[in-house]
Amino acid sequence: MPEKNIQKEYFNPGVTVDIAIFTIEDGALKMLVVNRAHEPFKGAPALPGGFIHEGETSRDTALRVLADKAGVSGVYVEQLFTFDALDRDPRGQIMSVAYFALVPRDQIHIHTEAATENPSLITISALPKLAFDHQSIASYALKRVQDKIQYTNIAYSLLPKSFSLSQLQSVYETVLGKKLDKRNFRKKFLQLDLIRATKKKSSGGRQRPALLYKFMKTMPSELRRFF
Amino acid sequence: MPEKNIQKEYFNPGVTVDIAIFTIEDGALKMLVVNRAHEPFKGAPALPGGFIHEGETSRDTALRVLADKAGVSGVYVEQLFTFDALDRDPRGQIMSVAYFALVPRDQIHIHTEAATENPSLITISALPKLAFDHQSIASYALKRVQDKIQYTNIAYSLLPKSFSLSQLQSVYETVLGKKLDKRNFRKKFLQLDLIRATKKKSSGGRQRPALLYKFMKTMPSELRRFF
DNA sequence: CTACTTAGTGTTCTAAATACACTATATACC
DNA sequence: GGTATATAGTGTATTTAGAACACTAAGTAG
Repeated sequence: MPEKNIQKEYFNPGVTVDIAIFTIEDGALKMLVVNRAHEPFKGAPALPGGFIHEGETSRDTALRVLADKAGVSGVYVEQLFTFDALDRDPRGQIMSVAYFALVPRDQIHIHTEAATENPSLITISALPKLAFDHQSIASYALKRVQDKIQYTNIAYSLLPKSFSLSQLQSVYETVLGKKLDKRNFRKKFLQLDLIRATKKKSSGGRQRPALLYKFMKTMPSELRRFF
Repeated sequence: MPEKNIQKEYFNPGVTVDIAIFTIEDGALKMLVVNRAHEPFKGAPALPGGFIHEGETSRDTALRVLADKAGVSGVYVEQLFTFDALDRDPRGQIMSVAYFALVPRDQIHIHTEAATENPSLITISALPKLAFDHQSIASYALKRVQDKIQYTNIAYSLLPKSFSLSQLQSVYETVLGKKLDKRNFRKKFLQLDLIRATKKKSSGGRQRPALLYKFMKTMPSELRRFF
């Protein structure tokens, strides 16, 4: 049994990280997709990703990709699953530690240095076929987000610091892909004791201003299932 | 960008698989623990595991370890999480794709070839400190099992093909670590339409025989939360 | 035939989920 | 200034699910 340089004495698969970056824009749930600049699948749409570097955890890699491709940091990032079917990458045995991220639309800034890959936001329901097994990663990620928004407070990561109850409900409706009853939503959410009313009201609209609320904790916390 | 032999052109971390193997024995939830035959952590208790081989998925590795160390196949196995803290292995940057398995006690056969590692079943509540970050893996696995038994049918994987409702309830109580009400348990479980009564009754005890039931599906299936 | 052990069975109460429609308050426009 | 319009905000009744709770039934052992 080896003590050092384990990677020279054993077979080591390649390890990449791919990340499904979700945001909400124009009332639709969207995912950030890039066009591959190189073979394999050159030109095809794919999830942003990259190889793990020495001295980097997979989460570090995910954060690096998030900064490079979406120009964003400090957002919600969670490990999803490790995909390692033997035929998933034509270059050989390369596994992908998949992550997903939730980002408010106004925090996404597509840098010029990423321009060759032309990152763009695509509505979930209009996703094209993606390179590798990224199709599976994307649907697994969607399912995870839909599950977790129902028993955690992660909705905070798709909203500005203060928001109206209507905005909050809209996040749920967009992620879950279904309409919810306004009165029941408010009743249920308020009794969870997750958000607190501020003293401000929305302004600028041409309708009645809404009371603004804030999440008390903007860290992930688990609850009983609530939707 | 490379086309072939990606693992020679990039840094690749080492990749191992570790597996938390659960079973129920004497009314207690137990986990299979080995004593490490080699450095690092020689002699220390650890989860069974091993490096991924060429041409093997992480699941293949998990199944191989399960066969080698527990002498078992065809049981419930699920990927848990990928642990890759940079300091988790003193040999260098080596990640672990963690799995867990659920096995009926009578299917576990500790082979002589595994004898040097002296595999043994340890009650969850009496687990010693484990090598590497296996402590974290073990508690994460326990939490996952406790969660999933509440909204899936995985209990089938800890029971013989036919079983009494009392045995079934005992599995839930053992995994969750708490007593459940007999009448409420039966009412709730039967209306889930997951199990069907057979025409047989238990025998051999010195008490009233129990009707035996079978799971209709012995494949994982997800349900609404039910406990 | 009696003691013992586990199997099996219903009802009541409480809490949560669902269905459902109108009034309030701002801006925009005439 | 008054009216149209758009979104905010609010309560009750019904249904469904969860929780609490105690006795009778059917075997074996002695």
